[in-house]
Amino acid sequence: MRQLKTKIDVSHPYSPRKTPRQKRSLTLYNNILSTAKRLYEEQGYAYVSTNQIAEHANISIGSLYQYFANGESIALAIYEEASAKAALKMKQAAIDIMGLALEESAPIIINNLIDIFEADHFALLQLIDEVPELREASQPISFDKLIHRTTQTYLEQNFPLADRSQISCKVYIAEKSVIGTIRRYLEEQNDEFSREQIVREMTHLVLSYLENTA
Amino acid sequence: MRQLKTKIDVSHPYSPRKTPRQKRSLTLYNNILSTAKRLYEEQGYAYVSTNQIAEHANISIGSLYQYFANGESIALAIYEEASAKAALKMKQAAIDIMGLALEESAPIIINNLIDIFEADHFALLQLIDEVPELREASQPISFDKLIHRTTQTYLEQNFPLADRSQISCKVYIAEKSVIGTIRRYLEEQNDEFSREQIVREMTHLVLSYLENTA
DNA sequence: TCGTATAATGAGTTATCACTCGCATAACAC
DNA sequence: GTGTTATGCGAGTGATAACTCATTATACGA
Repeated sequence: MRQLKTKIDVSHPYSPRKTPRQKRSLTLYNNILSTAKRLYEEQGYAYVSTNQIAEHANISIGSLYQYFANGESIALAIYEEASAKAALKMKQAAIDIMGLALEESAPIIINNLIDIFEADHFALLQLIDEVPELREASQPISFDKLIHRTTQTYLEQNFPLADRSQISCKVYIAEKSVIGTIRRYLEEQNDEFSREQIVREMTHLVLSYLENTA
Repeated sequence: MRQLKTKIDVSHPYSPRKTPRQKRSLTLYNNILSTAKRLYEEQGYAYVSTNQIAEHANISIGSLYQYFANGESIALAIYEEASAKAALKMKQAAIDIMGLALEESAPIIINNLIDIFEADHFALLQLIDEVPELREASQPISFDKLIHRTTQTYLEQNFPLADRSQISCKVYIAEKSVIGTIRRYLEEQNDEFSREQIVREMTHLVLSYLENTA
C-alpha cells in the first residue's frame, strides 16, 4: 500500500511563487511540467510525490517549490496548458465549419474532437478525474464548457425555428453522447472498431437524432 | 498539500486476512466498509487513510487489518458489493423486457440504468476512477461488461437479419452514448433538465439511430 | 465452569511525505 | 569588474502514512 497525501492548508493554494524570467528558469519550469506529466501518466497522480518529480527531472526539490506552491498546482498547470491548446484547435474548427450543413460539419467536428483528445488524452480526460482539487479549480477554464457553447451556437443557427429550450436539451444529449463515446473509445484502446467506423457511426447517431426533430 | 500513499509490495494484495465468523466480527466488517465508503465519498479516496477509517468507525487499527490486507482491498470490497447489487438489478430488468419491442424496452432500460447508477453513484462511477489499482482488479467483475453482453444479446434477437459485426458496432456506440450521458448527468447534478426529459430524449436518440438501419 | 478458538486492541516501527530556509551560484546591468 | 537580482540547491523538520505484534477480551462448545 502506498502512503497517502494529507491535506495541509495553504493561504494561496495555486499561485506560483515566482514566474520564470530568465531562459534557464523557463527550461526548468517546463522540465518540471513534462516530467510530472510523464510520471503522473505512468504511475497515477496519487502515487507521484513532489520529491520524486524533482528527482526524475534532475533538479532540486527546492527549485520545484520556487515555481509551484504545492503539488496540486503542478497538476493544474498541466491541465491548463493542455486545455488552452485544445481550445485553440476547437475554435479553429468552429471557424472551418461555418456555413457548412450539419451533414458535412458533424464528421469534421467529431474527427476534430478525437484528434484533440487523442493528442493529450491524459491531461484532458484522466487527470481531472484523478485530482479532486482540479475539478473545482478547473471550472473556469473547462474545455467542456467551450465545446458546449460552440455546439449550442452552431445548432441554434442551423435550426433557428425550433424551440430554444428543446434545442438546448438536444445539444446536451448529443454532446454528452459524442464525448462520452470518444472518451471510452480512447480509454479502452479499442481495436475492434476502426476510427473511421466509429466516426461514421457517431455521425449517423447525431444526424438521425437531430434531423428527426427539426 | 496532502501527504501521499507509497507503493509497498504485498504478496497477496487483495486476500483478506480473516473471514468474519461471529456476529460481532461481521458487524465490525460492515462497519469498516460503510465508514470507509462515507469517508471516500466525502474526502476522496486519496485523502483517506486506514488509520482515519479505523478512528471514524470507532475500532482499532489492528482490527481493520484483521479483515483487510491493505487499503485498496477496502475499496475493492466496496466496489464488489455495489457491483453485485447492480448486476442483480440489471439481470432482473433484462428478464422484464424480454419479448418487448425496442420502443418499449429502451425507456425501461434507460430508467433502470439511471436508477442503478443513482443508487450507488459513488461506488460504481467515481471510485473506479479514483483508485488506479481498482481498474485492473475490477475487470472480471465489471458491471460494464454485463451491460454490454445483455445489450448485445437483446439487439441480436431484435435485429436477427442484420450483419453481426455491424450490430456489434452499433451496440457499442449506443451503449457508450447512453452510459456516458447518464454518467455526466448524474455527476454534474444537472437541474436544468428533468429526468423525464432526459429519458425521453435518450430513448429518442437510441431509437432513431437503430431504426434508421434495421 | 473451564479451555480453546475467535476477535479486538493500540502503542510502536519504519518509511515517506510536503515543504522550508540559509546558503551557493549564475546572469545581468552598468 | 562590481553590485544587484534572479536562480538553484538539498539537508533538515515535523507530520503522518501503512502496517505489525504482543497482549487482552470475548464468545462458545463441552
